[in-house]
Amino acid sequence: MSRELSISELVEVMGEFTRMNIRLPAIQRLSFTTLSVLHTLATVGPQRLSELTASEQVTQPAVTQIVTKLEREGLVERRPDPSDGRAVLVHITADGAAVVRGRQEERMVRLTELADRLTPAERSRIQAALPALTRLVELHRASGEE
Amino acid sequence: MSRELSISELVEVMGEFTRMNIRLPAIQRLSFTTLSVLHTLATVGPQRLSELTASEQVTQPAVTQIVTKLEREGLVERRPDPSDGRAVLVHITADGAAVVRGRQEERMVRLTELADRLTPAERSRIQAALPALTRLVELHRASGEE
DNA sequence: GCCATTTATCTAAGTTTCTTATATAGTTAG
DNA sequence: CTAACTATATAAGAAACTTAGATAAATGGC
Repeated sequence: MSRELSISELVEVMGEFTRMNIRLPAIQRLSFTTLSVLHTLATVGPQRLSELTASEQVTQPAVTQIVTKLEREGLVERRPDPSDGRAVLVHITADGAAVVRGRQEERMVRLTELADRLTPAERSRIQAALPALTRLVELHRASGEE
Repeated sequence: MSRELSISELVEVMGEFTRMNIRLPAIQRLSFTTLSVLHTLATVGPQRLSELTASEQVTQPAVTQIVTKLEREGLVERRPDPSDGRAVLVHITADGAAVVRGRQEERMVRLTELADRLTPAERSRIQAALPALTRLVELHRASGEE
């Protein structure tokens, strides 16, 4: 029943974090979805277009366009899938990985400034909750796959 | 120095939450920004277009278009600002508020399912971190205002 | 009190980022 | 080996932005 946890408060905070995060990509000249594709490739490795279509929840032609754009900018590469002649494996390049790292660092700088203004007790409580929050995200991903 | 808190882990989790949240608005026929405007009006009350422009971080003409669209659908109303003849105050309607509530509830249902699969200890730790996370969001908003 | 400047919003036109519909080519099953 | 399916691409149009510029109300010297 989730009695120990106020879901409405969690939804509220998650929503605010989303709104806080969503406007940062504008700094780079890449859209949210484009950056999300890049992030996926950086963290889970080379993917087919069809896999990206599923995980990013946009249409397949949209992914084709995003990958084409990223390829023009040298951030990803299309390589044939040796196991399937129809398929394409999208690989992130060194430049692409650098973009992802750069964004992650921007956010860390920003969040560090903010976290420094919390009390030590507040920081500890967030730290203590991180494994559980990570599990929550994993449960979400797992349930979205099948 | 935020020594008690791993910022990189927090950035990671926040990013995943963002990706998890961002694809839900697709259910409704309203874009992320449009829903964000509606959410702002629901939580902070009537706002000028210029105030919305600042908080949503899109250009002013974009806000004009969003408000026009929301007005056509009966989710907000434009009213003159009694204190300034140039300005417009955007008010959310009952229908608009219902859309915001509906989305909030969708997310609660979804998150409740996921949270039920955590252990009681995990739920407690998230609960214990909520005030600190809320403070973090408030610090962010405060620093973005001046 | 009047004019120049600033502020709040709107309009127009173009760009980016998606969508739906359809084509093409490789794979698989009977 | 062909019919059905799957993976990606292409084309055309819709949606959600952008920049540039117009309009109208407010403000601040003078």
